[in-house]
Amino acid sequence: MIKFFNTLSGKKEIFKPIKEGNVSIYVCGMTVQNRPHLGHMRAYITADLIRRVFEHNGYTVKMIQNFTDIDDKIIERSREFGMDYRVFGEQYIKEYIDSAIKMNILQPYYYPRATQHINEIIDLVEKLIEKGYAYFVDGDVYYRTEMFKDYGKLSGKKIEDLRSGARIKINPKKKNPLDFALWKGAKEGEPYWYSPWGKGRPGWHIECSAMSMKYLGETFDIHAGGTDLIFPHHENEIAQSEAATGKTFANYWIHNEMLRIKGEKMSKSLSNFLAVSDILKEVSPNALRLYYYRTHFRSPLEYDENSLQEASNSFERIERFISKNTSGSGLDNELFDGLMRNLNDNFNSPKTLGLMFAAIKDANNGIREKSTTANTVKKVLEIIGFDLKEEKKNEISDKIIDGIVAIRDRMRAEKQFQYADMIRDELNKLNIEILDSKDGTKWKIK
RNA sequence: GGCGGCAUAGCCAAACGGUAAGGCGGCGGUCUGCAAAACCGCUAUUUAUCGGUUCGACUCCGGUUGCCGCCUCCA
Repeated sequence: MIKFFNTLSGKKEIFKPIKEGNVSIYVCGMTVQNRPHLGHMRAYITADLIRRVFEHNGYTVKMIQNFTDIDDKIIERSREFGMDYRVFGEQYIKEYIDSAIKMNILQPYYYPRATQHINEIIDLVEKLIEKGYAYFVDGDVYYRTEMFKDYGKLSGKKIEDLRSGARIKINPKKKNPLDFALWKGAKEGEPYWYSPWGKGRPGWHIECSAMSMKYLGETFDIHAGGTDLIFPHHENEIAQSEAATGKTFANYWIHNEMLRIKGEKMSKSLSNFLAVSDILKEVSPNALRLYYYRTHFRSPLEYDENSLQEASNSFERIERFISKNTSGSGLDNELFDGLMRNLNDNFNSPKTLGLMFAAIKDANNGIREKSTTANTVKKVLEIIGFDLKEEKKNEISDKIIDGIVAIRDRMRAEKQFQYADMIRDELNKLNIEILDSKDGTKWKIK
């Protein structure tokens, strides 16, 4: 049984799939107008965790994650760089996928792109016009928000409240300031596609409706993304999709909270972001994943420089415990079930990690059996996306180092500490760390 | 101005009606030729604040203060 918080109801609910044993998930992907940053990665790690928990529970997961590769800002920024908007967006798509693979994120069933679904988008807009939910004005097509009686059901907003909000800019083409563009006529020099309304491009929101329904059906199980998308993006997706089909769009909505930096949301527009691919040069993918998992996805996560290092230290502790104690294949089933139960309950990764560390301490104290604990911890970590494969070793250089270490041990035995320490220092310069202990000397690459 | 969320030790962070997990850091210790690493122990009489409900509240209700998100492109 999996339960989690559904934004639509505002409550934790027990998940019931549309089709037994299957779950369809649409993850709102990036608008590729800038580099993928730590905030984006939080959303996709959250989605990856959710997907992995479902898979572990025996579900067949069909996950779709889009790239929105056409919008006003992409056009604007690609011009600034003097690049074709396609080439411009492509670099960020590549950067995202590279980082996702490094992060051991399971790849979605498909990564659809807005520009490859223009026909589906046009069909959807036409359907909305036919039904009277959309109107054409001077090259643009707008959605008539007041016609959709459930408008605001996801975000908890009321049309009257929104209207009084001082921040809505007046666009004279709109019949109501809350109406939003489904299709935008192209201005001189902008990219365009032919449509019944002339040359233009899709508005923001419509691409997600078109792509999710194409691959997952008119009603699907879960729609995920960041809280910043709840309004207007997801609200508008619901309005468009449900107006067009007369059916519920997504049964469950999962939103991750924002990553903050210095008390503000990390975002492209505030240009206070740290690119994921840069961070991955500093810390390992496992450490970064642990960093995210330490905080529940529904809580804001405040970034500071120390916290990544903390996560890294913390992960090393687990790693050491595992590499020292894993043996055989026996599991501690009670521990395993306890850890997984917390993941099935709103994907509570911090609680799971806490229990894991407590178990490690118990094992070190002899209260709990070491090898089954280590095997269990390792198994759970792998289920939730950590990559614990042994590093490939270079046999010859390993043997050389082993030989040098053996010579040093001999010198220590003969109390020639001066030379033994010299060897330790020299190896240290090569980033090889000597670990003396009762059970003999070990070494590792720092 | 409207809507929503959050406030737990030096820092990060669980628990959400049954008497405060865990991590990082710090301090003390075991081990060691020394050091490092590792491991162990200690580190919140108390959950922003005031009041209420209850046998019992970090957990529920109301007020106050502070912070954040959305209402404009955003994961």
